Amino acid sequence: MNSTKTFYVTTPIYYVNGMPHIGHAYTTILADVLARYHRAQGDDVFFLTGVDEHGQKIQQAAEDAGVEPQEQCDRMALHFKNAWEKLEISYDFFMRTTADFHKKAVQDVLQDLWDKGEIYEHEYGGYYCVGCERFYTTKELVDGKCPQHLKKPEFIKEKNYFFRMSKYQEWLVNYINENPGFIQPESRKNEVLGFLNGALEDLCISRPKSRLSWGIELPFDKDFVTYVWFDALLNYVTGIGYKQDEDRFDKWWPADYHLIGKDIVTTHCVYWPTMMKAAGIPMPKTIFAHGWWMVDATKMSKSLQNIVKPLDLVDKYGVDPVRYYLIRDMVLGQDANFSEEMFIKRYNSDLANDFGNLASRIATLIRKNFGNNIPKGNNPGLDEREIQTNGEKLPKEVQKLISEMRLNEAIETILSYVRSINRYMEMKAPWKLVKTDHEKAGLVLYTAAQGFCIAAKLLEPVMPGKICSVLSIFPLKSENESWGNLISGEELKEFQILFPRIQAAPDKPAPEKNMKTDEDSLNLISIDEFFKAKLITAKILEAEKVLGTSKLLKLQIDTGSDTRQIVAGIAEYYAPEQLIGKTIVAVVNLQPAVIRGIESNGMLLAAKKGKQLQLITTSDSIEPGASVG
RNA sequence: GGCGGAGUAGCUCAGUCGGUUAGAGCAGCGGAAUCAUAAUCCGCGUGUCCGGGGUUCGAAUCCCUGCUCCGCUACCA
Repeated sequence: MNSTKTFYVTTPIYYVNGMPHIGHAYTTILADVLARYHRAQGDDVFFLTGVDEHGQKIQQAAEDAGVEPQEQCDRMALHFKNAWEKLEISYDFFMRTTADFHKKAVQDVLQDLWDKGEIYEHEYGGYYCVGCERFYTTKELVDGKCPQHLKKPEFIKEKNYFFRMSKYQEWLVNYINENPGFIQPESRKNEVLGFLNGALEDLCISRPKSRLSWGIELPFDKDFVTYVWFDALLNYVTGIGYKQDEDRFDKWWPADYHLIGKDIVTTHCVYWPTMMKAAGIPMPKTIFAHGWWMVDATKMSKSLQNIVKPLDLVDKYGVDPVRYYLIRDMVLGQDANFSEEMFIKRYNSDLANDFGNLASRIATLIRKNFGNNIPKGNNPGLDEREIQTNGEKLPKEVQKLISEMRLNEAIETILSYVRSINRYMEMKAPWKLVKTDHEKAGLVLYTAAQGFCIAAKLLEPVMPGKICSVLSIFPLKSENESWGNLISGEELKEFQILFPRIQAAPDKPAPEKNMKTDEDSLNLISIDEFFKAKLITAKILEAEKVLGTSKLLKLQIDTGSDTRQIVAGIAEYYAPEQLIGKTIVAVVNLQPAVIRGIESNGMLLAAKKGKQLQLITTSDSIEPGASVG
């Protein structure tokens, strides 16, 4: 309420030569979570994201699609906007580098730099590969040929414009050293300093139109367009009014966070700061590079498209749990592993069991015993006070962790409070207490409900949709997370299960684990039941070991009607090469399973006793796809 | 090759300006309870803190060295 702070956060603007993927989504969700936290704290927030639309690849993509570049960009921009809508991204402005105001502002900056002598013209000769559409240094050439196309590049002379980046090298090194928080995490800072150990060269910031026309024209030479990075980086300032509305710009700048992926550290930590320095723009507070989501460490063969795509989980399980998982399971700065299995574990234990179920039990108890009216919270005892005190401390703790970019720990802290409420419930057992001391039971439920609301409120930036809907059933005085804002005597609206447990775990390998359970029970089955399993002969086409496992082989089998992949735990008994060509018996209508990140669509049959295992094969040759039974 | 980061319980990670029996969550095992989404709660960890040296009264934490993984960078002149 008092002095409103401003908070300006950016994502990179994404290059529109491809569809939105997990990398784009993650950075954007991260920015969104930060933006929402700061809004909830009462800060004045500006959240900028968008797309980068100029350059060679865009022009090429448009040509391939047979449309004008602008149309190609319009289409792609829409894909990104739609994706962000689906992911509940609350950006304040969606930047497009083809917007007139941006082009004009970029030209203004270029003109200034030109006038100040920060940009100069230079003609040089170089080896240019038409296939790659780029110059190579002599060192890069292999036998005088382009390493990509193995063709001899042409030596051409070309004029271009260069930004005097090199003259800021020393300044930049000092700046980075004097401002330890400027580049985070520290490992990236060191990386940049390492890069700056070598001589920094001037940056070519133009492209002749004869080669590339899709870009922002240089104001001082209409035969050239601006190099796409130079154009793109400036979005961080043009998007908030630079060279258009200085008041607006001054309000937001310098940015609190430029969030980036670790792949674009150099552009953001070298090009961009020197550009700003030359243009007289103050430095942003922090450039933060996060790691990557590794999807299935064991890379699958490209022919198969059965990889679980992270964004597919949104369709399957909803946005909020996916946002929760992404924020909870990545330690910022490090890489993280993505798998549906880990997602489901996280979802079930945190969201369904701890958080959702707590709401459910509170709601049911209030409904059954208090006619759906929030009971009174009078005369709190020691235990109640403890829940209250911890609940009152929680927002500060969370805020601190977030300011340190330890979002995973912030979430864990909130969840640990939720667990403490579950413990409190267990200790007080209001379902029993209600029979002997109705008022005390009411106090317990009030305390639990109020604590729950505080925790929920703090999770809202991560799961805006779900939290909004669960909080809306509680009668609350205010939007903040203060103790006592839950109103006694008012109605608790109808509760609906928030996060239904996900039952089917994607990977249920455990083929041998069942051995100790009652396998010898004499259950007889009907012949119909037997034929539920569709058994056929199949031919093994390919076999390879699953890396990092001792027992697993990945097989491609011909079932007569299709070629499919199965994972079999037989590596200790068969080498991959001795399997190829064998005709085996397989169950082909099993539910698919993901085992060690690899999808398995079926199961082969083998006989096993003790340490022996033999595949079930056919004695004579028979076509793949023959029925077995 | 150089620089940097990482290597802690089955899994994901805390902890490290040296100091009590090294922690959390998840998974697993045993039990209690039954308001709740077969959810919850309680109890259970003989971990070579990557290996080897060293400094120290004392090291996961500092130094040296080796190994593995990752990143950046440079490349067999």
